[in-house]
Amino acid sequence: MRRNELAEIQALPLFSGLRDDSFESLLRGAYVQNFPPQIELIREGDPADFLHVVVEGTVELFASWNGRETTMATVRPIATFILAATIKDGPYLMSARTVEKARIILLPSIDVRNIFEADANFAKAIVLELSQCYRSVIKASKDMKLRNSVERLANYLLKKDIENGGNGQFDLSIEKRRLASYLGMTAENLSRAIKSLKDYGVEIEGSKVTIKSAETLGSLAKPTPLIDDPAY
Amino acid sequence: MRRNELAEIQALPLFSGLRDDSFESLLRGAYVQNFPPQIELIREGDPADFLHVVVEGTVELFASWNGRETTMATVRPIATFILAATIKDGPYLMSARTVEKARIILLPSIDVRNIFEADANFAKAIVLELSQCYRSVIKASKDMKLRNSVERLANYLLKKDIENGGNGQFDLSIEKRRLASYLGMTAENLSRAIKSLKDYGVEIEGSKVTIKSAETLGSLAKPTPLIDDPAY
DNA sequence: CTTGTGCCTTGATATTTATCAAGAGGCTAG
DNA sequence: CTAGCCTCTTGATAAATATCAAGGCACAAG
Repeated sequence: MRRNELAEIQALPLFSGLRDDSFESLLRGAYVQNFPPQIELIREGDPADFLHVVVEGTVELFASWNGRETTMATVRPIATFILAATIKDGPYLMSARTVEKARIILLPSIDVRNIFEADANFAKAIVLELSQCYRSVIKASKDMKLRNSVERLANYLLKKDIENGGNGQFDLSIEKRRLASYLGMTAENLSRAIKSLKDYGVEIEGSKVTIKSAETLGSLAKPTPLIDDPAY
Repeated sequence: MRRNELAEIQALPLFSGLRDDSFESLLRGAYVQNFPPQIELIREGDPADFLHVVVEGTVELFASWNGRETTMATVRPIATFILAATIKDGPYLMSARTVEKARIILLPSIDVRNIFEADANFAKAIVLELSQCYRSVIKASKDMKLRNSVERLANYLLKKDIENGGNGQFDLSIEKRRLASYLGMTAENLSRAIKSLKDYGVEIEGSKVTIKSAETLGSLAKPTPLIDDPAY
């Protein structure tokens, strides 16, 4: 593991409160791996042997049923997945694959659980992390049940715009078919949804997004922190 | 608070590991309230002042946006809601109302957070509870994104059948319009979905459900523990 | 008993979303 | 440079789902 990676991991809220000896013993069993694109890292249903930390590249979490597949989330550095399965010692509920080549740190689940038992600080940090994760999924669920596909896209774009400085210009940084799946629609439907947002001042050329007026788009999107603010 | 209620609460996995002094100080600020049906208990966006414990009756969690509303969950005794907001000291992401008259214990969030800080056992129990909640919502999200409305209904019925002993006979125990909302469809659509399940041996008269052959229904529903097993 | 009231169902129709098929454009290996 | 591959788009059509309107049924209040 590289030194700066070590520092970055330790800086994560999840790990920053750990006792020194806890962090050390967590790292003792850890190892780093580099993966090419399109590699399946974990498969839903498998036992959660490792807590994964993405330190470079992009990982997609997805789920399958009856021949269908849907993107659940995209994980970018520095972030972990999937904590809940590790803690519960349960099977993964989602599969994961690399999108771009990725560098990932693997922390044996058994170590994570042991330190969770032994270090109250870690337990507290996990509580906060899980609360955050839980609330994110609730928000995603509300998004899916309360909005149609154009509204979901509109709110997605507004959120990404804010993430990128809010100047109305940013890069999509995700393939459209993956975005479509994430937003719960087909690629064809996303194409048409994008076209229909032209009336609201949205221009998407390739991966370059331009929002002429966040206010105009907002009149359609009607964003609310109770669905769209990741920090809420 | 009644004595048997006290015992039931203490028996919850969330509270059973607490130190005696922690449990005592948690109860010190607690109070019980009885609510008539159709009372709004909490409103999404409000600060999470209390952790709620349902000891009697039924509570519906729901969310609203832009004049639309959707049922997120139904809470029955003995169970808590909403833990994550309490811990994070964040706003509620869902509203709650009584369906039948309900008896609810209110634990001030500040006390919950204080004890969470002071009692490592409580922190651990919260981690397990939140993991469970998180995974439940992930499963609900997969259900919603991967299945159409008839498939969701079919799997819902199979799950409820198992909950009720798996003999193919049980009571719906939820109004159909509420069930429709929970399953992410309109009441009209649910009516038609029920009719279409007749071909698979499902009879619903009023609230009485009969599944002639779980296997036949399963051939449509294709249940998987990775979506449909609450314990997974 | 009867008269609401609320829930559920049904039919007709509209809207949303998916599917299928084809073609445009860009990227890359050879 | 070019062939092949992949993604994205577009059009046509089908399927799924929602909306609107009306009526039936059960239950509760008077």
